[in-house]
Amino acid sequence: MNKRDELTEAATDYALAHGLIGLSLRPLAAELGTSDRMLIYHFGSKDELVAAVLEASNDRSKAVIHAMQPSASLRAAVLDLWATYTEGQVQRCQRMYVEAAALGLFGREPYATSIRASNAVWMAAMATHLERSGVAAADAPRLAGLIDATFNGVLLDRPLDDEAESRQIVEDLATALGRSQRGSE
Amino acid sequence: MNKRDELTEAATDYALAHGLIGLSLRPLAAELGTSDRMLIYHFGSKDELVAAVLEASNDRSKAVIHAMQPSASLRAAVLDLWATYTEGQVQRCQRMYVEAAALGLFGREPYATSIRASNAVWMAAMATHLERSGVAAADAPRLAGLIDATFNGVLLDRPLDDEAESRQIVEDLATALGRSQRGSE
DNA sequence: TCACGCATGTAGCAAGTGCTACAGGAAGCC
DNA sequence: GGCTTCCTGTAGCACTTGCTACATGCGTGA
Repeated sequence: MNKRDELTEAATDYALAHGLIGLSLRPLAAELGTSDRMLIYHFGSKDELVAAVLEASNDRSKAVIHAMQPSASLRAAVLDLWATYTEGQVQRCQRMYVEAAALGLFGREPYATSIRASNAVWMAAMATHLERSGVAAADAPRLAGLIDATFNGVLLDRPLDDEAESRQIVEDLATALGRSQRGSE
Repeated sequence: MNKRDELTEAATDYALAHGLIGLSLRPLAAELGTSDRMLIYHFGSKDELVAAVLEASNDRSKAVIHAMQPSASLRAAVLDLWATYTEGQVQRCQRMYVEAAALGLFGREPYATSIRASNAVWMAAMATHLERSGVAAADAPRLAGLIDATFNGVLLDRPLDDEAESRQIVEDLATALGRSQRGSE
């Protein structure tokens, strides 16, 4: 494995654990057993390192969602997606996505560009799962957008609470979408 | 008006325009016609300044939502709330809320505490509007939670796009909730 | 008049930031 | 052996960060 790829994976672990917003090269390098000097050497700049980390994180969560079994209904799909979303590894990735999105709110690079790419990939993965669970292909992307937005919003609003309140919101969404789908058939 | 309050309002304007994440005292002070020295003097620390700014921003958006007229239905309420949410002044406040929430994701103070307070106030204001629009008092808080989460998620995922896609998601939510409500009566 | 407290300017500190200059070790090729 | 190329350690630069020490003007009350 390429040295740069090794560093990317290790740096991704570190960023997932410590957050993206205050990320700085020296503590990161120390934990990786190297120096800021080498990180710059291998990545060219901090921005490129961050972009690589975001891509790696996105790959990880995408792999998990692709491994899901189809769900029995739209309602079940929302709940299953939420279960996946809140599973430890994926949730850490999503938390980092939220940080990157916040950093990109004012268009700052490389965050704005990275989150665009991440979002497209992630939403496509969600849409695929919805289709495999019986949702019409025409509706899947729009529904994926709604579901993803709600999930991220829940993660944002309730960072440290226990899951009960979050779960309630997701169930309300699942119920509303389930009813709405049957009502429109 | 108290000097500290004056500074708080001006600092809030600055933070709304430039973002909260990279906020630093010297550029802020320069724009305010004072010095970092004086900001620390009046607020005690940067953290207290940030807390004051977040509270001021929250007060502003709360005032706007309280001034809304009741909506004709749940569906209309969602769309009206979205219209308010995306109105320039309020959207800037929400964008800052999202930044604060991201900063608080790992429990960092003063952000974690501030966003808890902001969120409680904002959700109560949304719930009140839903009630005034005919939603049962028992359902209003839960619905407010769902709607708020979705709005924030949309803001996060689509920071720089034109509004079409965002609008689509919100309409899907409004439709689903409207149908769901009628279906459950 | 004098003293006191509030407000403010100047200068600076210690720490941390991304990044670079320079030198050298190690490995492979001629 | 010499030469090049990849990698890495040491040291440092220029800059920014939140915050502080110190002195000074100001108005007010005794």
